[in-house]
Amino acid sequence: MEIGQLQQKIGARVRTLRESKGISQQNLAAICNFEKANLSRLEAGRTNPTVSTLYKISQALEIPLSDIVDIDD
Amino acid sequence: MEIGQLQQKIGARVRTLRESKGISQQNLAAICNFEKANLSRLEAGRTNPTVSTLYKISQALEIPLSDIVDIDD
DNA sequence: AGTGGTGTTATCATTTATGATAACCTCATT
DNA sequence: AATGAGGTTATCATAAATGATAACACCACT
Repeated sequence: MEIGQLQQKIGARVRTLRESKGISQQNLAAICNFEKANLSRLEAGRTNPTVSTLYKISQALEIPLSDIVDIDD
Repeated sequence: MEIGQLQQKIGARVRTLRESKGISQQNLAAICNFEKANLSRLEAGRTNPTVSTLYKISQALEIPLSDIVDIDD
């Protein structure tokens, strides 16, 4: 699997998880202490996030970190 | 949980998984196409890895990516 | 038409991960 | 003592993630 595809899948997964909690991008970004634009970029799969960024998101969504990277490979 | 602790846990997890497969750092690094020094740095918890780096490691170890970030939080 | 909420995209500066190399340590073996 | 395997640490350049801001689009509602 290519890096671009991985980023897309991670982004899509974050979006799905966020929406399932009914939170807006701005809200989630605020909880994570970063800008909504950055979250939009991540969800669009246009970045290769660090584990700390994904961890912040997992904490904000109250889910285990492994859930975010749980993609079919 | 702090970022430093997270890095430590991820590094330790990679080390455990690598050793359970009986592979050396140099070997794993070679498969992943990066230098052994970089893997040492990662296992020591002195870097905040990107998801692509962890993905390469998971592929080399033939385990799901989620296994690497499956830490108790 | 205006307002507010949501999301996108571009851009820039700054921080940091990564790639790469070299020097060093420990330990086992010859 | 010498060699080699495994691992560590420091350093440097380069690539890229992040922080931050601004401008824009879309939609619902008044």
